[in-house]
Formats: sequence, C-alpha cells, structure tokens
Amino acid sequence: MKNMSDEPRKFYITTPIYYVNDKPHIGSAYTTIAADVIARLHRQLGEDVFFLTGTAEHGDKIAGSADKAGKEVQKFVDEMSAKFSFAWDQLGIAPDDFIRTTEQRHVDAVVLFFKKLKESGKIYEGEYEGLYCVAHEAFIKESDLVNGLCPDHKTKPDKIKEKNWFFKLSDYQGVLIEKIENDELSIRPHERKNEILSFLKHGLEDISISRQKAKFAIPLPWDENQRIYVWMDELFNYCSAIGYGADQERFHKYWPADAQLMGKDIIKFHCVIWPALLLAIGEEIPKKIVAHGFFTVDGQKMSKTIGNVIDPNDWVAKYGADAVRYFLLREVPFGQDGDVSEEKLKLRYNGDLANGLGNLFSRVTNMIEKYLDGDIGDFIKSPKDLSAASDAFYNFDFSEGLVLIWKEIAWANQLIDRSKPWELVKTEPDKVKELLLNLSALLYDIAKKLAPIMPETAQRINQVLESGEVKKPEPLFAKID
RNA sequence: CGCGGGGUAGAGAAAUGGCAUCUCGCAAGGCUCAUAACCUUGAGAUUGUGGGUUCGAGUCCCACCCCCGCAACCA
Repeated sequence: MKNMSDEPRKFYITTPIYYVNDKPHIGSAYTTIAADVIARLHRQLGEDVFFLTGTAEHGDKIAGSADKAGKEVQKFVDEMSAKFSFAWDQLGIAPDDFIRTTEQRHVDAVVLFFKKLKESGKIYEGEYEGLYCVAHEAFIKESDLVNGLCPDHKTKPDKIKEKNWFFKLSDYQGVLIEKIENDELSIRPHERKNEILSFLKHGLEDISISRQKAKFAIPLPWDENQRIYVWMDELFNYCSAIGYGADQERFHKYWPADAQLMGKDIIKFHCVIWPALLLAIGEEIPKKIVAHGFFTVDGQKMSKTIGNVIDPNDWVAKYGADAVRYFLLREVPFGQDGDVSEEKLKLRYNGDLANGLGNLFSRVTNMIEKYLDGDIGDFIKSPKDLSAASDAFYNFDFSEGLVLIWKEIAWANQLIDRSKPWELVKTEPDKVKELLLNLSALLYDIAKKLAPIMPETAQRINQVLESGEVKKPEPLFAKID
C-alpha cells in the first residue's frame, strides 16, 4: 500500500540562535526545551522532523568580549558556542543540527541571500543619521540622553551621518497585514498577533541592513566598506542550515519552517522583517511563529546586575534534566510570563514527581512483584484516555496537558486506596490482578504521552513494564531536601 | 489620548452570563501496597476600585487605580 503520497509529512522547527556574548540561561533553555518537546512529539507521530538550534556569533560586542577575555575572536566564539551545545545536551535536548553563524556554510548562504536582495530592487543606498557615543562605540537614542549627555559616560554624543544600505520594509505593510490576518503566517498566542497587527497598521519605516563601523560581521558582497547588519545575518540561519544555495533539494524539502519558537522580545524581527525579507527574495514565509513569555526569578527581572541569572546546568546537576524540563513547562502556561525559582522547582520535584508519579510507580510495581510474581503478561487497553494531553502538547499548551496527566495519577492513587489490594489479595486475587493490569496499562500510556517532555523517565518506566518480570525499581525521583 | 498583557483564598493558576474550581501551603482524621509516601474532611475569597446593563456579572459596558512587557538598528 505504499506510494508517493504516503511519504511522511515534514516538520521543520527552529529556535532563535543564541548570542554567544552570554552563557546559556534559563530563558534560552526554555525556548530550546519547548522546541525539543514539539520535535519529539512530531517524531512520535511519524513525521520527518528537522529541529534546528544554534548560536549567533557576529557583532562588535562579541569582538569586544573576546578582546576583554584576551582571546582570539574565533577561539572565543568556539568556546562560548560549545557551552550552549553542552547545556542543551545536559537537558536531554537533541537537535538535528546546530548552526553557527561563523560557519562557512552560513556565510556563503548569507552572501547569496544579499545578492538576491540586491537583485530584487528592494534595497537602496541611503544615509543613517544618529547620535554616536564614542565610548559606547554605538549609536544611542535621543530619548536615552540625560541632559544631552550619554547617561553611562557623561559625554556629549556626536551627531553623525553614515552611509548605509536600506531595505524597503515599508513596501510590505499591506501584504504582511493580509498574510497575518488570514493566518497564512500564524502568530501565537493570539495577543501577540494583535500586537503585531496593530504595530503594522501604524506603518513601517525602511530599515538599514548594513553597517560602516561594524568590525566582526560578514562583508557586504558589493561594498567592501560595509558589513552586513548582524540581525539580517542571524535571521538567515533558518535557511542556511537546511542548505540554501548549496543543496536546493534539501532546502525545498524543509522550507518553509512549520514552527519558529522564540521569546516575545524578538517577535517583531520574526513576524515583520523576516517574512518581508523572504518575500523580497522570492521564498515562502514561515507558517507559524510561537512566542513564549519571560521569567522573573523570585519576582525580580532576571539580570546580570542583580546577579539572579539562573544557569540551567546547576539545576540539571541537582534535579536531573527531566525534572527541569517538567518544571519549566508545568509551572508557567506557555506564552505567559511567569516566576521561577529553585524553591518552586523543589516543590514540583518533591510534590509532583517524587510523591506523585514516582511513588505511584513504586507502589504499583511493588504490588506486581509481590502479588503477581512480576507477571503482567501482554498490555491491555488503558482504563483512561489520555489523548487530550497529547493534543494539548501539540498545541503548545504544555502545562494544561501535564495537568491532565497528573489528574490520572491522582485517580490511580484513589483507586488503589478504595480497592485495598493488600486486603483483597487474601480473598479475591483475580480482582487484584485485574486492578494491577489496569494500572500497568495506565502507567504505560502515561509514559508514552510523557515521553516528549520527559524522555528519560518514560524510558525507565517502559524498561520495567516491558521486562517480562516486573520488579520494583529504584525510585524514579529520589526526594531532595 | 502610543501599543499589548495582567490584577480571583497565604502563593500560583481555572472558570460558554447561571452553586467561584484546582494545585501548593495550613488544620484534623484514616490507611499500610508505596519514596514520612497515599486517601478523606475542614478552614481560608465581600474576584483591584467605583458605577452601569441584567431575573442573575469574575465574565458584558463605562470610568479610575496598580503591575509587567514592547516602543525598531539593543540578540
């Protein structure tokens, strides 16, 4: 019954590429975990999934940081990028590719992208005028000035004019509004769609896409005095990674992206500038942009100056990857802002994971070992239908799906207490067997539904239940004080 | 009048205009298969403020107060 139309559906999902000026923190981990979960879910559904993440490595800030660290730029970005892939690996995140903007394959694709842009007639040479703070080595906004001086350096900025290349973003207002309104470009959650639409309706200004003063960036192919503005370079990673220009067959197999995940701070770049650039070079626009909220830590904004930035590696080392994945997706409804802390992680870990899922698994496997000699035979149908949980995950409603699964864990605990198998085993062992077979089937189903979020835990549950001779294992989650 | 989101027990969340629900925490009781785990019951909310519509408002309308993002060359 196989024919061409039976080929699995492709599913291309991306995270932003992270700026290597900083170490991975809990926010970038959140985006990447969510993308990994969606990728695993779609793989479970038999789709041909491509999951991309990576690092953004160009920019003066990077060059400056490398300088400060006394390192050669390329060596510096190599080290920083490795920190990201290490952190993701520790979190059980398994991308299909990890793109770095300093890789030749990316640089080549960006150069081609800019040549196409130039051919499109949508770019022109213009002048950018602004206030330049020499100490900052950057333009600063007039609204940031205090008494006409740079607030950080107390110096008067120079008013300078710089020749730049501009992109006619303003040409795309109408078409973008149309495509977003009819969900050809779907923006989630709904509030973000409204935000972008109202932004678009206020009108668009052209944007400069090159820089004269930039040091560590890709040179503009037709003007050696200018370098490509890093945002333009970075956005194109989504195309360069899947072979734009180098392997067109592969590129067209995966493009357009089915879902692009990110924090709410960068949706304007992705919902406005990015699709406009793609339209200019005649490529399709992404199907869906999904924005999530921001974390506060103990009610405070996460910041380096406050010193409350959470390194995901610390949490993983103490609680394990699955617990961190569970916590972040369970604690805050996806899309909204939320507060996290180790205190809250510990509550979820001990309450939901150790006392909830872990303890249920212990009591069930222990009774199977004791009362059934470890024999559960073939799996029967689960007494509960958990498809609503998978549906919720599919729609990025991670916390809701997890709530549904944990409702069934509570139901199972109640059922055991009401049935009193420890008494029943003396009089009606058949009923105990029926009870335990049902509970095994439920746990097996829970493991399956949970696998995208907690792959390691799901595997541990499966190993025990599929072993043929069930024995009570080590706790899934040892309590932590 | 810049744009958007939000304000519901101590904390966090949920509620097609129809008995305000759930989780954590707190209090009391029960159980012994289980990780001092699990189960039952209880206390705890004039749903930010003031008005309006309605038989009936957390929900719809108006005004106000407060919190959080964004405001494009900062990733």
